[in-house]
Order: sequence, then structure tokens, then C-alpha cells
Amino acid sequence: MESVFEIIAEPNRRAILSLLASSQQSVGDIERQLRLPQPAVSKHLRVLREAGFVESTVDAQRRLYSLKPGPLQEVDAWLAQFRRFWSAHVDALERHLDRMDQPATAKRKPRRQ
Amino acid sequence: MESVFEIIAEPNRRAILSLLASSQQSVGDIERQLRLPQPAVSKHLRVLREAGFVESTVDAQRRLYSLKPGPLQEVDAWLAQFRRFWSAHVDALERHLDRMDQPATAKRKPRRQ
DNA sequence: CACGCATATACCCAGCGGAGTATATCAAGG
DNA sequence: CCTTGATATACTCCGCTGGGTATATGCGTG
Repeated sequence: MESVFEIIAEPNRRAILSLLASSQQSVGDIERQLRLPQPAVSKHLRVLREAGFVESTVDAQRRLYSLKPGPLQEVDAWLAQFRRFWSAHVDALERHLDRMDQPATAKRKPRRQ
Repeated sequence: MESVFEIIAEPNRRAILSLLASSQQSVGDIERQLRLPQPAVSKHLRVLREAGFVESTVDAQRRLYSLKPGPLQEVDAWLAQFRRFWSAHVDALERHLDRMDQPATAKRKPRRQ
């Protein structure tokens, strides 16, 4: 379970990360939204925490989990070697992703090599 | 093995993709560069091919494998939801580092929310 | 201080995936 | 055709990981 790729291979863990992308959540919140048994949630969170994907702050009996950017950036960095390749093949989708990538107010500016 | 994430979770498959990012390769080429038994290479290539990561063209007895962009773009698209997040947190990281820079300025009380 | 809620941990079990080995396919060339 | 080289497939085995269940820990409250 060393690599970040193995960690995001698990669908429930990806779901947890997506939940946390909007805002921080307690274990109970995640448990309810994903309809996953609480020990499973805790176990996934432990994996994510130890890999640096998330961190927790204590709020009385609850633990609030929030995202940490590092490991996901690592994935992004690995993907970089392929961007050149696929932009040569499918320009339209690339532009599409760029648009989703940027807030509406941002001006168009090449962000990838 | 449905999802693209499970497929790139395997280190040797990522290595194969990286090799193909530079140029197309035969099975034997990959086998030699990765020092992996040939059946293992063929099996990984089969997985990658069926998931649309690669395609093969016939060159006499050899099969030349080359990259296809689709699935990797899918990963990129999933990552998109976090880009906004981690660029926003560069600031937080800087503030954090700034604090750690300063020589022990008394103990910090735990923050409340 | 005892109880209850929120979370973490321990343990077992079943399924899957990757390596290894052996074998099949198929093309080129003598 | 028969052989050799290149690749694919079949099959077994083993380890790891995720879910389920039970239990521990920890904190706030009456």
C-alpha cells in the first residue's frame, strides 16, 4: 500500500476524497453519505491519513477530516509525461478540461506543457 | 479490474505506460527494459489493451504497442476537482512554513472552530 | 462516576490479482 | 514441413486487502 496510486485505486477512498474536496467532514458524515460501515470508513481514513492525503483535527468526540494536496499533486506530476502526448491526439477534449479547470473569470493561458 | 485507477495502481503497468510515452515498443523491448518475465508483460499488456490504454499493430511476428490517450485523460478529469483546492492551499502551506520559520514564539494554543 | 456517542482497533474470512511455469499459436526462413 | 523466435493463454499458488463483527478508547454530560 505504499504508492499513492494503490491508495486511490479503491473506489470508496476516491469517494471520500471527493467528499472532502467540497468541505471537511466528520467520520459520521462520511459514513452516512457513503452508506459504508463505520469501521470501514475509519480504516480507509487511516490509510489516507498515513499516506498524507488527509489530516484530522479533533472536535470534541468527533474528528474532522480535511484534504491535504501533496499526494494528489504527485499523481498529477506522473500524468504530466502524458499530457504532451494526448494533446497531440485530442485537442478538443484538452480544451474542455482546461475550461473546467479554471474559474469563469480566469483568462485563457496555457498551463500545461 | 474495471476502473482505470485499479489498472494504473500496478507499478509494472505504470512503467509500461511510461515506456510507451516515449515511443512504441514491442513486447520483447518491454520485457528487456523492465526485466519482467514475458508472460507477465503480455498479461499486463492485455489488461492495458482491454482498458483502452494501449493498442497494438502487427509487425510480422512482433506486436508493436502504442499509447492511447483516453483512459489517462479520465484520470486527469478526476483530478480536476482537486486542482482548485491545492492551488488555494499553497497559501496555507506558506503561512505554515512561515510560522515554523520563527524561533519558538511560545506555545500555540489549539485552534477552535 | 457512570453512561452514551463518536471513532479507532483487532481479528477472521473470502476474493482477487500478480508471479511463475508450462504450453499453445503463429509467422518467417531454411 | 520443420525449426526457431515472438507472443499469447491456461493454470496453480500465494499474499494482500477490504468487509464484517466485536470490542476498545475517549470525551462530554447528567
